[in-house]
Amino acid sequence: MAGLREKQKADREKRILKAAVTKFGAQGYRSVRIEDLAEAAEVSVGTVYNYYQTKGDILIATVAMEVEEVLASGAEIVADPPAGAHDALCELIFSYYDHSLEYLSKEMWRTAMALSIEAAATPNGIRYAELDQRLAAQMTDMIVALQQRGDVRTDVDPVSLGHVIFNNLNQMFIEFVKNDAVTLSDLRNDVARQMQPISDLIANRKMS
Amino acid sequence: MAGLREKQKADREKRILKAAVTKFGAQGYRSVRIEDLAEAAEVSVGTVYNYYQTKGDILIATVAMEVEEVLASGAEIVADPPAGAHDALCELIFSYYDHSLEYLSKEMWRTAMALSIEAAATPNGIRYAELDQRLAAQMTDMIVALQQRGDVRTDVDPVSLGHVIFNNLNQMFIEFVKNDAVTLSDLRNDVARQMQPISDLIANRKMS
DNA sequence: TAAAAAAGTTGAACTCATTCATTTTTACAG
DNA sequence: CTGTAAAAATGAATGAGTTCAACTTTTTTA
Repeated sequence: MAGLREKQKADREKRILKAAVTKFGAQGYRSVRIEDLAEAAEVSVGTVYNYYQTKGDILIATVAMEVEEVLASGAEIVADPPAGAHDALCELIFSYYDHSLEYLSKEMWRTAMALSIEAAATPNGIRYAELDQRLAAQMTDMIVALQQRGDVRTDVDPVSLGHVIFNNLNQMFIEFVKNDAVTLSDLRNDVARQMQPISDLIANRKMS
Repeated sequence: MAGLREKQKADREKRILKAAVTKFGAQGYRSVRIEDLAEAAEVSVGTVYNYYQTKGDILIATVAMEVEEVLASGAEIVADPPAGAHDALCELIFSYYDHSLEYLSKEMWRTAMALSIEAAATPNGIRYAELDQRLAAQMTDMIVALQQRGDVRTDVDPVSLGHVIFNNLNQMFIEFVKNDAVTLSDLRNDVARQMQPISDLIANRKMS
């Protein structure tokens, strides 16, 4: 199984990805040249392209790691959400937002999102889309959980609503990364305000 | 006012834009080189850059023309919407979608959207964002119109709701252009289904 | 263990978007 | 009409991502 060749391959790929995380974080995505990554990873330019199809590919790989973490932390919130539809939904949304800048700068997010649209049919574009699907599914899970607990009316379709809410939070996140002046706090406030009417509409009335 | 120089400038810009619409539509955005546009417009490469800052700039200019048309046709629908919240909202959304591929291919939309995220701070990124803002405002206008007519409950904030609905239709449009296999008809069906819970929640109850 | 095959690495060459010093064209003053 | 300043056009040069034919290393075969 693990012959010398396999070991070297795994090692080289790891070195390239590590170099990418380090250099992208330090200098920004655009100003890092493939040659720089190759040098830091002690391989040639051609070898970088042997492991990743494009420069964007390398970025998507780092984004995917981040989103996996976000999904894991979101699952914990779905398992035991705060009381009330609005607070529960916002808690989940905010957990996404708060994690978002841990490893990735806004510039990196912008590039990754642009790639996910422009190169949607490539392996990495597909990978990115799958991550989005899983985030939307997690929002649906949250709504189902709230319905079961009696916080949300049972006559709304959780799948449609989950997608609508995810699409909204995603679009709001795009606006956030598009503008360097907007803070995480601004984003939280905007989304909380925007979610209010939805929350009110889907909340179970306390009493007649 | 209209000296020779002004006339020539306007003429050259028009020629470049016309070459872009033609060539981008025929060959796709990526495979058209600036040199091709320059040749078709009978100017030099440097002159193209004298009129547009980047290749993406040229694309955004064509997108802006399209969106202006979409806004105009949307305004007619807001002025006299079909009966019922769901039908009225869907009619407006569908008018956007139906116009979308008139001048622009999916590939061109993908590139334009990617640019609007990646180069959000550039003049064209800002221009694109403004167009989005106007579309969202039009959705808010529609909700206000429906409230005034009694089709929609008056206790929901039309601005927040308008943005949520716009964000959703925009994200659904992104998914549409990302995948060449999805048809306009698929998109309409998906969005109609997705809007149903929202429509139900905001509709004025006919009677107690 | 030695030769042949397979897999992987390499970096110079290629393509394009973009820039900028030079040249050309237009406007305007005398 | 002529000279000069301003504006614009030009296209060769630059730089970065990407490709690919030749070269090495590893594995397999006998």
